Amino acid sequence: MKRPTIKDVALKVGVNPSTVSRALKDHPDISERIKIEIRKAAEELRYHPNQHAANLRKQRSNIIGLIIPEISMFFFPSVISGIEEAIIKDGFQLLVLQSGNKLVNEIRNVQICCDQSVDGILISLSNQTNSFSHLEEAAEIGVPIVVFDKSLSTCNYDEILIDDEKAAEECVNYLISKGCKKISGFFGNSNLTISKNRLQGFKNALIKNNFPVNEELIVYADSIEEAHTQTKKLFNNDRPDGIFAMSDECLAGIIPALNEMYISIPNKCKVISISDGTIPKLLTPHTPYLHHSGFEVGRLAAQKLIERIKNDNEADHRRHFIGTKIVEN
Amino acid sequence: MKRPTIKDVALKVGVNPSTVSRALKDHPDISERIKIEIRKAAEELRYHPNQHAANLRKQRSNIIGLIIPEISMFFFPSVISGIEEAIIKDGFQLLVLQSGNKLVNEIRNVQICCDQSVDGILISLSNQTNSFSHLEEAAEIGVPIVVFDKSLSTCNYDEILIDDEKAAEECVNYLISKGCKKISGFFGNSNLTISKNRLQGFKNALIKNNFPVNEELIVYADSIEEAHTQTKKLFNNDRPDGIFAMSDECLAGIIPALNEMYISIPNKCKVISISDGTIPKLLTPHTPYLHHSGFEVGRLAAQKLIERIKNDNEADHRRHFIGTKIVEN
DNA sequence: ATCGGTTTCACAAACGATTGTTGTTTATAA
DNA sequence: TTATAAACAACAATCGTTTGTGAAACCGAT
Repeated sequence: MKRPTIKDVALKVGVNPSTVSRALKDHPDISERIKIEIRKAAEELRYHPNQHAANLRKQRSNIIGLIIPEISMFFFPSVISGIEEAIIKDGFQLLVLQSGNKLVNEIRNVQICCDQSVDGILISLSNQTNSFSHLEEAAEIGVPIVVFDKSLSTCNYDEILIDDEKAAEECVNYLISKGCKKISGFFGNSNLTISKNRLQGFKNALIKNNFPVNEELIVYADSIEEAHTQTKKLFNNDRPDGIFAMSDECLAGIIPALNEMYISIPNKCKVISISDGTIPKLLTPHTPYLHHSGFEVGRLAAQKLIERIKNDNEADHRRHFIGTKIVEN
Repeated sequence: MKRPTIKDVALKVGVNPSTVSRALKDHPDISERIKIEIRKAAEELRYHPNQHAANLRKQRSNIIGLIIPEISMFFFPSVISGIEEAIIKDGFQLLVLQSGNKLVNEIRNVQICCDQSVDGILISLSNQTNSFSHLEEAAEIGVPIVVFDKSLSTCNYDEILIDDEKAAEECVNYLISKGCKKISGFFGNSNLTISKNRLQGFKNALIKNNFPVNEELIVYADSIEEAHTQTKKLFNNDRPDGIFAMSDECLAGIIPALNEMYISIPNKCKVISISDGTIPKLLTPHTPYLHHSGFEVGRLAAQKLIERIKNDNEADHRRHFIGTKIVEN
């Protein structure tokens, strides 16, 4: 019933617990004969080291804290897959903490990470976050931090991002190249740099192409529902012939709304989004997208974090951009 | 730089560590005067108890292990949200472990749960799993286990499920009531009880309504892509006028395939699925579904698990069914 | 036989918290 | 004034590992 400890193994073999510990780690100090005996005994007793004891002693946990707004269906599931891929071979586990886009929860989650002595933190910021002060505490005690996807311009840690400005610009250029004359842009929460940068890119493209920047055509939508209603509202007043959606959430609101209004895509209105491709392929009709792989973001972020963990958090903080490209369906 | 320990706090106030420990837990043995002093010192030093030490001493971790096939976009994200909702108030954390539908990984994950001394395990089985032997080991050392959604008939632990057979039957009855004469069914991996039971319900409905059970119309599809190609293949031979999709994965393959073949939904072919509603609302056109809330499953599973944790894993194992109902869009 | 040098293992001190027990002070009643 | 209880806090053991240190035992070489 009770779980066997290292002492049980030691007792069974008739050696000291320290010998068991070393034997199971294949330490050269222990003779092969004893090692075999110990391994056999451990096997028989089904002994597995108590991680808490080991962690306490070793002052590390092999756990990485992941703090994200929420595991909705968009983007983050694939990010998590990417992270898992990267950490599995180094034996790290993932503690998933959702902030629900609330700063208080994010703060609490950082605290939880500290309490659990995580070896590193991967974080994508909430809508409400506008400083990194709550991460300072973790940083002070030497916990490596990597910020991905949703960050702030004041970020002082490693970042894994796409070049949001350029990405948005490319999308708009695509629409223009397809003959769009009146282009609308849908953006997420205006608080995040991700939105700001994509908006900037959106405007840049318009300006560079001598298009007017019409504020009426710039829409903020934080959820599918909002994107849906905003689309309908938009088409009551203006009638854009091109829409740039900065996220899957936006797209998932826009496309059904257009369908419901019988606005033919792409004949009457062309749509392009930044996405990893799953949602565009689900929606009808399929629309082109600037491919942004959540998996890759997760993998890279975790990789950077592990580098830091292994190198005692040394090296300068850097901003890493991952590649993107437009995919026509 | 280094994290403060309980000793640092004790030293600062000039008391014994044990007094600090009790004071911070509001133990009645400690005078209010000292408590205030200690709380202030703890605050100033930004002291937070080391969880590993506490866990080691208390022989529990406040961590719940969640083992699932994979955090794809379907179903599990909302399950996780439900779990979080249920566990947050009791201060549990969630260790998310994906099996990737591989039994070996599932076994490894159970092992990880044991190593981490999780207080309980929530598990949804992989495609390959056909016994509970790997959970025995965890069960033996007293770890409460709750199985949800994907289980086996031989399950000996608490289960949170919907009445799959009845649910499928209801769906088919719905199609029949709408005038369908030739009904096809799409199912996931045939290994899982969830598929078997839903298939059984599917057949039951046909038989009870004096419809022939045509094996040609029974399709197994484990992914969106497979559902997609199978749909096209199906319509090359037979032309069902009704489709029952047992999952979002199936549905997400079926609807686009029908659209691509210009088979009008619901005029030429009616479709119904078992779903939590997100995907049906995303797809065009919207199709009715038997509502099966992932959130509710997660919440209930976690709730049952916590009950067990608190009651030392006593009480008999039970199978819990959660309610469903058909939603027309 | 004695002496360095290996092997090979035991011993014991951590890691940081929790908690049963003990001891001291203070207050209250006899 | 003394006995007795209550309040308070210190002491010390403990959780299960890991790891630095030291000590047998054994080797071959002198």
